[in-house]
Amino acid sequence: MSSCLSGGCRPYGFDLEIVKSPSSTSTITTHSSSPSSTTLSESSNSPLAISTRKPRTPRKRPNQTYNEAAALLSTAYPKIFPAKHLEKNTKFNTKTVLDTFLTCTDSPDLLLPFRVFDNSGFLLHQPIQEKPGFRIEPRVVNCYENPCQTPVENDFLEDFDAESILDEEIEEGGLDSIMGNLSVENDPVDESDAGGCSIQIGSSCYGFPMGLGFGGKFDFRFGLKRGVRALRNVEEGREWWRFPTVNVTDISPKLNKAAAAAPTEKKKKKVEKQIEVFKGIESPKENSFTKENQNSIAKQKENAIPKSKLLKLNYDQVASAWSDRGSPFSEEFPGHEQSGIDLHARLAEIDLFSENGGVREASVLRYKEKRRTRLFSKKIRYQVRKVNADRRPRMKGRFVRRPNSPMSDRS
DNA sequence: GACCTGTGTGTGACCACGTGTGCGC
DNA sequence: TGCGCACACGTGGTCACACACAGGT
Repeated sequence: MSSCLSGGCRPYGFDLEIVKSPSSTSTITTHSSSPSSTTLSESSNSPLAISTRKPRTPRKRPNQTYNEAAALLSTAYPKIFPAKHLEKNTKFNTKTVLDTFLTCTDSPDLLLPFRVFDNSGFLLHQPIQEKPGFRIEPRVVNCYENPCQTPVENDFLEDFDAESILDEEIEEGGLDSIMGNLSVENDPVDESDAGGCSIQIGSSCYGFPMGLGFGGKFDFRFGLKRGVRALRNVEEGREWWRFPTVNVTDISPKLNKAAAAAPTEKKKKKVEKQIEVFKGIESPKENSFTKENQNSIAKQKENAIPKSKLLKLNYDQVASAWSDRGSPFSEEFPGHEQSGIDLHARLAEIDLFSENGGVREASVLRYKEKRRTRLFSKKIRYQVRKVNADRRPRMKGRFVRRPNSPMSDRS
């Protein structure tokens, strides 16, 4: 008998299962690594059953992948990822990795070949080091904290989807097309002050604290280029990274306070519940951001969230500052009261060549529409295979041979 | 605070077989 | 260009396991 029994001569090994007696639950198998108990239940009633089933490969545990990666990293970069962490913490520890990364200031091994600015060291010596437990979490109050963010940008940040962006880039021919016309001239920031981690879109910016955790000495901009396609227009003779940036410390909320206010793990859930309450108050349907609404919302927020738990904000002041910009939480744009306006109709209304960023608005609309309609369900590449799989007989969720299959005669 | 126990959640593995793909002739 | 061959891939439902979390002691 050949070991090549079925399935295109796959390297099957013998898996002898000798069942002593039908009543006995003990099973002698040549593959002790198989933790599955289903082989026992699927065994025939014969006292001596020979299974040609391939032994189960050791299952990867949820953290096993991370552990393997960590082991690989410790091998490749022992200076950066010392093996002691692997020995002590078999479980993947984000904090440990982050700490290790943050404390490795003298290891340029992993730094990207981006331009290094002299004053970009602040990325490393920011309060993060004082508070290693700093966690990157979705921020609810970005709009209020960072006045340079438009509502759309905050929305964009809130659900950053790299895949969609890449799709957009493919479709539109450039990453900048997502956010419209990105003019360099409108934002004359001194390049020497470009302190690194900042993402700038249009006339505003992203204070992206995420970049703060990556060792600091590289310019972290996601390849975005203002007004010019990133990495594509090198032939223009312009150095693509030479676009003005804003020091992240100027545009980010005070990380000291944020880090100090960061909840402990045990209190995380409580804070998340409070955030839910916060979101519930800020319903997306509040398009008319009138002064009355602002005041009531501010009062509700004060009542809903203990002041000691979250950042203290002067909601009245912030709301009044936003009074002429429409609702920062609205999916719609000011002037559109209806929520179900057809995208194309709205796009048609936009003057693409207006000086107020018509292209940008259209791009944002396209992006939001795409984000709204994107599918998180499983993507079927081959429909015919799905049909076949649906037709295929199963036993406890596993495919089994068809009764009339030629292979079934051998067993 | 540490420990234990029960419950809920997320995810990899498993199976057969038709289809896709690459290669040689 | 067409054909045949061998192999890899993808498909869905279920199970088993690790882990997170809550509650009690």
